[in-house]
Amino acid sequence: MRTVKTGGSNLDFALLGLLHQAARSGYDLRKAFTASPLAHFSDSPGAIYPALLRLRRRGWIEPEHVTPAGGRGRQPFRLTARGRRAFLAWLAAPPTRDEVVYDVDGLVLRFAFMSQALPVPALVRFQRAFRQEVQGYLVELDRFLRGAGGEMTPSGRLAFESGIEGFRGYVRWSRRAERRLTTGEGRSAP
Amino acid sequence: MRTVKTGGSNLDFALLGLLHQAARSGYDLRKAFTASPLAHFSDSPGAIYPALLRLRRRGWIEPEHVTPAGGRGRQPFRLTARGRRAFLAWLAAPPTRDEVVYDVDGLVLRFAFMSQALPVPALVRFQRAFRQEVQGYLVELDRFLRGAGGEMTPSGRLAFESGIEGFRGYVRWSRRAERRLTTGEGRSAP
DNA sequence: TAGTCCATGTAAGATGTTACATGATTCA
DNA sequence: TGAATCATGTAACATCTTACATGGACTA
Repeated sequence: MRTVKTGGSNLDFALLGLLHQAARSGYDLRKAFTASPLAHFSDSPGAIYPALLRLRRRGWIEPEHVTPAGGRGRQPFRLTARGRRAFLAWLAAPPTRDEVVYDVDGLVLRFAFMSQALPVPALVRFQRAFRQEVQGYLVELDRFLRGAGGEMTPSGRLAFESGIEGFRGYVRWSRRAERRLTTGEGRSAP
Repeated sequence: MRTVKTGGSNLDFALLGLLHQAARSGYDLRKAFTASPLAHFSDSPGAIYPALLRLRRRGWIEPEHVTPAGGRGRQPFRLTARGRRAFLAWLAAPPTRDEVVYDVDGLVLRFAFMSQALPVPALVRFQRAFRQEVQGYLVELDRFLRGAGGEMTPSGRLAFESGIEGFRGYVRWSRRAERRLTTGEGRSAP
């Protein structure tokens, strides 16, 4: 797993992001994951409960109520002050080239949670920096294609082009996102 | 890691794919990875050498020459007959919904290696099945958007749209791929 | 009270990351 | 011969997967 060192996996921050909205139990979180594209970042109990344990040990989340003695029932968690800080620090981190190359999904996840905690200008800044990095990487990819493109098999070349197209798509998306953020604000897709 | 049970990780098959072209040493493989988008599937010695060991233990690859006694030098590997069979089985596996959802990159990797081992009609079949699954998943995603789209924050919605756009991009790519495979055959991008 | 679902967890295994170790080769 | 770099690996650690375990609550 390409963990772009932020002090936690994408799953960790996805959980943090949901808990930032409202206190929830592990079961609730799991359901929220399963029923949404967040499932992409894992939705098995064997991943979520250990992740919650990690977050507790780090002091980023805590049980909402005093633990009911030898209780085994539903146990909602909420962010601690430190957890909130960690979440905000993650949100505010500028996108890097490494993240673009190895973990775009993580970047999109980050952006997904921004509206709940950061003002619009911060989101716009994110999109501009993101686009910058993606475009820089596209230059690399184009250079590679000009260099080694001749030796590729037909399907190899097509696969490579799929990657390029994907990143071009991110550039278009980013432009559209910035436009929507700065104008209509909450408008839906064209 | 979402390993869509095929009996090996994407890294394993990426290595197998390169060795299918020609015998190479771990060092060569690593260089090939580092210098290409295959790096996406990892390029650290700590991943590649253990992976080669696994492939050896499975009887999928073997040293090209008799091991030079207590040798520590360059050691090229080549596919065994079983390794070739495993590689072909992987290549020929039809794309599943699960792979589309959790491991598109693996599917593109698979397609990338197809030209070296399968005839064009097989590639066309792959693209059709792939498109079918992607379109099916797009229906799910659209349904989700209509259902939960109202409660999303602006950036949450944008992030979700990014996912949808990505898959639409795969559909377009797949159409173009099929066209190029069935007509011009080796033509470059428009 | 028996069965079913809710809810939390654990155990074993696979794979990847970072960082370091080590032996051979080459070249100044 | 000393330094760089080639080439292979290992150790410690983190995270995820699958599969199973467990206990409480609700309902027939």
